[in-house]
Amino acid sequence: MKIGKHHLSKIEDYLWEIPKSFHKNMLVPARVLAHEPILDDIIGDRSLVQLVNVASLPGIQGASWVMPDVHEGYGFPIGGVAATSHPDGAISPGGIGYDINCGVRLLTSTIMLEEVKDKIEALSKEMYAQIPSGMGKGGFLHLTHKEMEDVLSLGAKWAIDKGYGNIKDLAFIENNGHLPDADPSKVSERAKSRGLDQLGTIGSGNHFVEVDYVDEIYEPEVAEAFGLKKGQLVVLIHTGSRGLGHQIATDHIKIMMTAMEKYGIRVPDRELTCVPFSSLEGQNYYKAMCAAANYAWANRQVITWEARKAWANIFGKDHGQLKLMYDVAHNMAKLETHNVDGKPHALIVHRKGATRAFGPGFSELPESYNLLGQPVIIPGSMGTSSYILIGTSKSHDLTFGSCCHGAGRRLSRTASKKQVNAPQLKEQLKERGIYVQAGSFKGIAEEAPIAYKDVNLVVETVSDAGIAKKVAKLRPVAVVKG
DNA sequence: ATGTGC
Repeated sequence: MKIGKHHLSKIEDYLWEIPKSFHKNMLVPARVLAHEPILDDIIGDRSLVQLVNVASLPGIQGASWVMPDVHEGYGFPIGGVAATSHPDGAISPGGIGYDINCGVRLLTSTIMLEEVKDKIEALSKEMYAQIPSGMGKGGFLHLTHKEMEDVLSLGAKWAIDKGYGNIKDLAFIENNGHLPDADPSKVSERAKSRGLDQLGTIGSGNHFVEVDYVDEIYEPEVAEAFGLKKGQLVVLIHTGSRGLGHQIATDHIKIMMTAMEKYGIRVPDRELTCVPFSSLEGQNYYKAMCAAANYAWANRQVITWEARKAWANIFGKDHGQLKLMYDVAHNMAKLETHNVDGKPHALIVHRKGATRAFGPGFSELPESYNLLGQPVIIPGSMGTSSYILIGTSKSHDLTFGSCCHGAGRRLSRTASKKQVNAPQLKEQLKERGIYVQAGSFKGIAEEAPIAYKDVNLVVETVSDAGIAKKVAKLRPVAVVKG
């Protein structure tokens, strides 16, 4: 199957549809949120074919969606949202991603860039020294088996109980950094052992810890509630559940590949492997997925502690702790209720490279954000802008309360490596006042700005679609990568 | 994304 622009019918400037009639397997239409220039980036890879494949997922409701940062992934596109009927619709690991609960958190500081410009290079080195990074790398923690069980059950709270953070941090994490449905007994010994030494580490690929300054404010009242001021330094942390989550995905994908048949499920691509959520295999995966999510939140919490330590080492303790603004997951399935055909419907919302973007009035949000909406954090590529947005009520009507998660790749890792001279890029960024500390030039080449879509256009799309509003724009000054 | 592949 090949899908071109002519298969897409334009509904709005920012919304395109492939109707259900396009293919007999489709149970719902396929929808693309993107301003026209972005479509050219999207059509080059398999993401639209994958989007159409997802429309055949058993129990899928409403539409198969992709956000403007879409690109191809394992089975499902990255940047996709698929909501299936709870409890008998499908749960599919490919709709969540190998890096379960990959996500981003933002910390705000009390320091203005202008005050400390001459200390940024030292800060970047100190961050790199304090925060372990790189493929397969471990950190300073070496969990016992009992501690692993507790991390998987308790999430971010485990880290805070151990002294890696403040109890007040918890309110500013999606789900308070804890999914109670986690069951460590559904996580293989192999997955657990891969996770023992990796808590508090960022890994490689697009994962990073970055220092940014607030470059622009679009919504002053919201920015104030979020603790954002023009010129202020903030810290962005992007990572997930490391080898543990990857192993959980691998284990359960393998189980589902054989289990699928007994439930009479056929999918157009074996990578869409899935089982009914209510089945034994579905429940086992879901409980293991929740455990991986808890591990990822504990991971971002320990990294926060490391970042705070580096901060204090450079700026002194009188600058206080970096404050957690919010932590959002962008690789996860969540049990949520949304309207389908005008009626509330219990759903399993798969978000893969898509961020929850709830509007105002959700009791789970921190009290100070409750009347406003949920913060949405959109990291750009290395050396470009990142954005802080806020979710809206319209996201519930349109995309099951979801938004994009980043700029989105436009070149494969290999294509990017061919085009980019990494040492030169590192120097160019330094000349622009962006200090990159990376474990490998390969990582820099794969993550070069040219490998990504224009984040401004991506954000413009979701903002014009009305599923999130721009609050602030950030620009990087220091980047730590694997 | 990932001790880059069964």
